[in-house]
Amino acid sequence: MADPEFVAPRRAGILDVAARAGVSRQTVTRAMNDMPGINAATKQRVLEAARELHYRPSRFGRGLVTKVAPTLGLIVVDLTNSFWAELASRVLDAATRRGWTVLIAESAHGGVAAASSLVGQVDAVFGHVELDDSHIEEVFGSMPLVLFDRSPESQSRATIILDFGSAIQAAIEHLLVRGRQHIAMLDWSLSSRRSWRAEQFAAEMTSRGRDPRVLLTHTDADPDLDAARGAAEEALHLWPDTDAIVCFNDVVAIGVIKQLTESGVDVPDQIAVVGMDGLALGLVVTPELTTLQLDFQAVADLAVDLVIQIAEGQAPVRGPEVHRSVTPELTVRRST
Amino acid sequence: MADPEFVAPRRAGILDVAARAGVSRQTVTRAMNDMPGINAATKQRVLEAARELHYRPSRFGRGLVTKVAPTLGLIVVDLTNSFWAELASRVLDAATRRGWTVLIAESAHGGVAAASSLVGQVDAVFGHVELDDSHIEEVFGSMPLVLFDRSPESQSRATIILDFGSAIQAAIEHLLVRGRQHIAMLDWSLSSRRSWRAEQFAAEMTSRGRDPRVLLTHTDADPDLDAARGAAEEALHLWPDTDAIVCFNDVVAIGVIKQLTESGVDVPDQIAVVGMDGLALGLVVTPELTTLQLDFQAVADLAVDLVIQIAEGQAPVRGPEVHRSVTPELTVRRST
DNA sequence: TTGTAAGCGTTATCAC
DNA sequence: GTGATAACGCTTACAA
Repeated sequence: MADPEFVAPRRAGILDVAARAGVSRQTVTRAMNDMPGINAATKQRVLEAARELHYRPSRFGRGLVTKVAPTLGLIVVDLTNSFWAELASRVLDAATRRGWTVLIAESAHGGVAAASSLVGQVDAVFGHVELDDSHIEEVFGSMPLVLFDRSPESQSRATIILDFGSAIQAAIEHLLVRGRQHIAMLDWSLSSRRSWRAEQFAAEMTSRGRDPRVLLTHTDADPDLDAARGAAEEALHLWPDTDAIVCFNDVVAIGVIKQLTESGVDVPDQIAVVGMDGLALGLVVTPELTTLQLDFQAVADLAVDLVIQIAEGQAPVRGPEVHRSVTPELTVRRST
Repeated sequence: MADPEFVAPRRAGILDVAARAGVSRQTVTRAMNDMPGINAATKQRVLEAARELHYRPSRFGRGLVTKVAPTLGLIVVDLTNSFWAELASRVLDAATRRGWTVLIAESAHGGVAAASSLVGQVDAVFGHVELDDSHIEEVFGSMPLVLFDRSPESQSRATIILDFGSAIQAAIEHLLVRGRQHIAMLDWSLSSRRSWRAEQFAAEMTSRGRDPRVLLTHTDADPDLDAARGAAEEALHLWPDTDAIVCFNDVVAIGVIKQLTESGVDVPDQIAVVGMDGLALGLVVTPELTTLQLDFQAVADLAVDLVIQIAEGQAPVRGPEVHRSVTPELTVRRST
């Protein structure tokens, strides 16, 4: 048990290196940081001692005394989903340009634990948080926080709002003008409630005196291709005269196009398909996807600016001043 | 100039809060961290003082005295590219499961600067580094580092090698068996040299006594759909009798399929198409893509395990012991 | 060229 | 319930 080989597994510190090299710790610093004013031979000796001891400077000790880039925590659901990947890419870019670094957590894998592990590692947080307001306060406390795409009801904390309302109106108008008679929406939700997007769709349809057909699929994960194909089948069974389908997002839309095409239904001749989000994915499929294009760059810039302002105390943590709205626009391509 | 309002913009520290609340700094700690043994009224007073001063504990000071999760730096080229997004997702997952957090940098946006900014913020690095060996030493110094997908020549630092050799052989075999006569490869490279993948293709074709047709496109960014379409056109112009195309990766393959389909060439009847990497994207297109499937999960697990071992001094920083090879496998779908 | 001293902001220990 | 003191590991003065 008292094996002399098993001494303190504590990581070597600057003092250990100094002792081993027979110099002061200041000399070690000079050697490690390529600073001037050190004898080449001494430097070599120190570097060797450091290597032998597996010494690496502690980033905390160092961060305490030098100015280092602040860190933004970004919470996405799943990088495998193009939506989150595109958002993350833009946020990374926006943050980097402002001299911030980015720590990413995926809630799909880590869940709430992933989100809370960010706290204490970062200086501010932006992203998608599934918790309700009281839990948010509990987890994030005084952490500067900007929420992404929360329903406009909970407007306490700073939020980036995706306002699809006008784009949805434009899409419906576009479909009706081109003679589509029976428009259905394939909705998706992690809760059992309709999404905000579907609410907007239904409201607009109703206000035009049309039947607001909404098929809600409720799963515990983001929609994938196969699930979307099933939903498409179900919708056509429910409403066989459907000649246009508006989808919760682009991934669903692509699944729908695939299902229809393979069933021998022509898109767009027999059924038009509209997606939402404007992922690059929409250009991959045939026919290319008509979609409600979200400006990811704008979202990222807005969010990063906002969260930095809050972190620097130049903007309040909550209140209407810290709510930003982004408005997607209808982009017409071949699927309608 | 001497505006009295512009006092030290220095962030408030725990001592400032303590002074303002009229308590010791230890009491502030107790209040901030929800620790027991503090009067409820005192706690409120402290919390209020903290809020007024915009006080937030320094993560460095805290990291110095508490055990916090170590951080892995991940360098990807571009999260907008599904390849890197899928890899990042797996690495995030693998690292999180091992109690590490992940800091991501995109070299497409930040360049080398992005990579070097990681140093000093993290405890180890994994990812794609474009630099040559000597520059790597310069930038990363003693940082534990695992490189991703470097050509097997530079085997100094720890590396995850993607060995497409056998899968490429299998793909060629598969195409020939099905009667394809003239197989061409669309290669891609950021340097002016053929990729390692193309080398393998050419070698295998030559060893079978076939003409090794390789069209190299050289750009300064990852291939995108449009560029791939152009390359496809060029290849058919060069070798009109081509009846099978092997692509540098799935993105190129998808661009090729799109180009062929819109030109009225049937895939796979007239021309078969094979991709590499095995992205989820391959299931989106019609026909679904035959590809050389890389196991991203395995790559991530291998890489994270390896880099952690190195960081903990249980594996050497360089040498053949720290080279891991991953072998993709041919997945046949409808495009061949 | 090298060493000494001070301080960065926090939490843990132990006394009150 | 509260406060003093001692670390934590490092860098930046400044002195030798």
